[in-house]
Amino acid sequence: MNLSFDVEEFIKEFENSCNKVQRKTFDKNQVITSYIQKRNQFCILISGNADLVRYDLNGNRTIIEHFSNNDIFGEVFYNVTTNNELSVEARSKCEVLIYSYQNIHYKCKQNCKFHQKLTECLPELILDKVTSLNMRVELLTKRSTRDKLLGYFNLLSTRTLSKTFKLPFSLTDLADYLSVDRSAMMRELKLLKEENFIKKDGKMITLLYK
Amino acid sequence: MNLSFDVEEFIKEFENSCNKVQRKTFDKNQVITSYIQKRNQFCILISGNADLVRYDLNGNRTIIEHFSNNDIFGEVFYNVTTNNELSVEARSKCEVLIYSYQNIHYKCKQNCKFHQKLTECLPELILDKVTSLNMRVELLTKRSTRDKLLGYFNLLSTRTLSKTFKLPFSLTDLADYLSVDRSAMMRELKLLKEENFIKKDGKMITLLYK
DNA sequence: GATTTTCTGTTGCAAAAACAACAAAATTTT
DNA sequence: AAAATTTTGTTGTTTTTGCAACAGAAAATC
Repeated sequence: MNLSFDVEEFIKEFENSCNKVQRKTFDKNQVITSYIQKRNQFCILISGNADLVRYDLNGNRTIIEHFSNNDIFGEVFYNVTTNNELSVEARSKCEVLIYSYQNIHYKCKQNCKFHQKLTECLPELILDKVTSLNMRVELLTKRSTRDKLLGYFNLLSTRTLSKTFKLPFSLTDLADYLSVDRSAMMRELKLLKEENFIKKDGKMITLLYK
Repeated sequence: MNLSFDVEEFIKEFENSCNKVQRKTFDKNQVITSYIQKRNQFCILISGNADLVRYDLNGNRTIIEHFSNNDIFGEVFYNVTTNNELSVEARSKCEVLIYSYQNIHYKCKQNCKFHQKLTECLPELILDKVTSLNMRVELLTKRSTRDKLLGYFNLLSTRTLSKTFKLPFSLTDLADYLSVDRSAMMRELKLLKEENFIKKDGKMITLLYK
């Protein structure tokens, strides 16, 4: 995502002057935050990869969203009504900025540039999130596992401007992301290979159609 | 959705002074807009009901989103990459405000209150959209038709603060919204009734558990 | 660099969902 | 108020997906 601000510059700025923001580091597999809809937490992922996951009563894990550089997340985007716990888990070492959403609108004591800039960029950041969620809905509403796979591959192909691209997930995680059973997905992948829709070498996928 | 502005007041205002906004009325079943990612259209539904729908190559119709009063929509929220056409169809008579997203940020000649207020409310409006999209993803990632139905019923129950509520859809549309086959959904509804999870009378549903 | 853990690939079988088709009910149009 | 259209409810059959289980490959940990 091409943000119109330089996060590094921000960090230098706020560490000296801003009292409204926390900067935290998380190790791989640590839980960054759980959504409990009390704190109105709003976060920006500065580096690393993380997933918003849900475990349901049947033991299914679902990757609701996948976050990378400059993605935003937090319970402020959720009306938590479900019984299932939602939590954001670090997939690699992560650096995260954590705010309270309310505080974003109030200037901090020092009226730091960090806050000014953030207020300015916020609509754009949130708009990006809407776009990416719409894409997610588009994908999840596909009726078959095959259509979900091809839809996702198309997305990656469009993003990378190439017929060949690398999956940002393990296949296990991909199944949890597309919300399908892993073995069924593997079967479908095999068929897609056999029918010459795709070529697959590890996590490298090549689209062979159109 | 509880907006912090009064749309009626706005309309009076802008009709006299604002040259950046179009106000249009649509009859039932008319196409309000199609997403073609050229015009950066941004719309607010003032009255009526409308759906964002997709028709895929297999003839399946999917209701991607359902809009009612004060909901926002438009191609600006989409990176249209799919082959499938997306269009917003009026379910009843609709009044719609149509902008170009860029124009929202520039003050119009008269610097009308309308634009001022909109700029002010925009982050809140978009945030609402994120929340509702997250709910949608939550629903669509449920693995079974039963869980989707119960998840959706829970949502409506929470919204109306009541165990009894009216479906805002026909059952045909509900199936398209949950992205499942209608007859399979009907079968599941029947089972839910037989197993005393719900009571159903036309579009009125009552939850019998918890 | 050996060991443990996770991931990939596969399969038979069970369960769920989709497809297809139709009649009855309800709604809309004329 | 009659006719046409859409929606609801139902069911048999086919297809797809999920479940369970396991072996080999790869990756992570010690």
